[in-house]
Amino acid sequence: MTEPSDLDDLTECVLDCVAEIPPGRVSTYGRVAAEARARCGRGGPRNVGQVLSRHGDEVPWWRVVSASGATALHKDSRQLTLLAAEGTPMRGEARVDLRVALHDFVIGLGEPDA
DNA sequence: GTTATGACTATGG
DNA sequence: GCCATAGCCATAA
Repeated sequence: MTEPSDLDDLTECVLDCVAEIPPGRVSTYGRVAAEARARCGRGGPRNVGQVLSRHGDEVPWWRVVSASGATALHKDSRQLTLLAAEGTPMRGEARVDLRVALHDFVIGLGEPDA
């Protein structure tokens, strides 16, 4: 158990999914949302961002990008810098190459109970 | 209980 | 490839 239980199930699942993303790779909000939903049965693409904004300081939020491969947000320059520093394959200047950088989640095989 | 907001996605033009 | 609209889920007021 290493479950802090300080956060809600949804928050735990989202943070866990983002934390599983290896360096040099990225994932999309929809992908993380789908994984989190497969584990807790809750959550949506919007909730991922909401959780990250609340507890994004505990997880590599910069490894999460929009479905278009574009850095989603308010701190795009910061995220791009971090991604580039990790060696993430990028396309253009403000876009990540999802073809190569997109991390492959295994829906339903993450943590159904354990 | 309803309305408004949010680091989104999918589809259509 | 880009813009506009619709849909979705959870939280806060």
